[in-house]
Amino acid sequence: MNIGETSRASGVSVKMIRYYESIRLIKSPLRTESGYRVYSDNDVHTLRFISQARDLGFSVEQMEDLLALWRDRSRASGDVKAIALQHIDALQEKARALQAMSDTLQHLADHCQGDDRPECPIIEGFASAVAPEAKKRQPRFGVTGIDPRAHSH
Amino acid sequence: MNIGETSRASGVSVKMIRYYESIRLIKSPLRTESGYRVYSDNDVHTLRFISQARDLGFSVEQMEDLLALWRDRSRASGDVKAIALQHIDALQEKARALQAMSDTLQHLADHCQGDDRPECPIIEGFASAVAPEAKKRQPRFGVTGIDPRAHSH
DNA sequence: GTAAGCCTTCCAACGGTTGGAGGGTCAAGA
DNA sequence: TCTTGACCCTCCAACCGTTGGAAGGCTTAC
Repeated sequence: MNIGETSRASGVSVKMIRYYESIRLIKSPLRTESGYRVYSDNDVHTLRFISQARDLGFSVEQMEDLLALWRDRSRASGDVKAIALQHIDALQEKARALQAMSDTLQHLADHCQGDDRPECPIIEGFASAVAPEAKKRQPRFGVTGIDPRAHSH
Repeated sequence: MNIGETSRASGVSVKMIRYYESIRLIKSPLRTESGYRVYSDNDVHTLRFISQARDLGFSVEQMEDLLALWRDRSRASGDVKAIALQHIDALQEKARALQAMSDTLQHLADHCQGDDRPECPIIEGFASAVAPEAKKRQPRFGVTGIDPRAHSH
C-alpha cells in the first residue's frame, strides 16, 4: 500500500504521515526499489489511532505514551493503568479549563441585551476585568492543548 | 510610560506588546527622541482588554473584531454577543469531545486493571473507533482558538 | 565613569500542518 | 512505443502566538 492509499485509509494526510515519520512517532516503512513508502494494514490502524488522539488535542509527546499504551498489551497492567490515569487527569483538566472559559463568556453574554444599543457587558467585562498584578504569568494555553490556528491558508 | 512599565501595568509581556504592534493589532505608539515607545493609560486599557480576550481563547483574528467593536461606540451589542455565543459553542463542543475521550480512557483503565492477559478488546475498539471516510477534514483546532503549546521551552 | 537595567532591532525556535518547487515513477490509453 | 496524468520523492518556507537570545544604544544611580 503506498502513501496515498494509506492516507485515504487512515484519514491522515500524506504530508502528516511523512511528518510523523520524520519525528519518529511512527517507524520508517519499507521502500520499493524506486523509493516509494510501503505500508501495511497495521500501519493504517496505527495512523487511525493517531488521528483520533490528535483530534482530541493530544500533543505528539503524549501520543507517544498513548501509542505505547496501545501497543504494549503484554505490559504489567499496573503500569498501563498509571499511564491511562495520567492522561485522564490531563483530559479532565483540559475539559475543565475549557468549561471555565465557556462559563465566563456565558456569564457575560447573559448580561448582554444583544440588541442594537451600544451598552455591552461582554466588552466592559473584557476591558476592566482583571488586575494584572494578580495574574500569574504561566503558559497561557498550556493546560488546554488546543491550537489557535483559525484558518487554513 | 515606557514599554516595561506598560507591560507590568497591563499583564502583557514586552515581547508580546511589540508583536501585537508588528501585526497591527495595536497601533504604533509615539517614540521618545531616543526611540523608546511611549504609552498612555488608554493603551494599557487596550492591552488589558487583549490579554483578557486571549485568556478566554479568542484568536488574534477574533480580537480584531472585538477591538473594533469595543472602540466603535455605535456598535450593536448584538454583534458582540453573536461572536461570544459562537465562541461558547466551540468551547462547549471541545470540552465535550475531551470528556468523551476521557471516558473512553477511563473505561480502558478499568478494564485493564489486574488483567495479565495480552488481549484487550477495548483498546482495539479505541484504535479503530472512527471510520476515516466519515471524518470531514477541517481545520483541526480552528474553532476554539486555543494553543497546544504544553511547555514554555 | 561605570555598572545595572532599561530599551532597540533582528533572527530563530517551538508544535502541527500545509503549500509549493523541482524532479522521478507508474499505469493507462493512443 | 510514446505520451499523459496521477502518483511519489525530498527540501524549503510559511502560518500562528510566544519566547529566547544576540548585539547594541540609552538612562539612571552610585
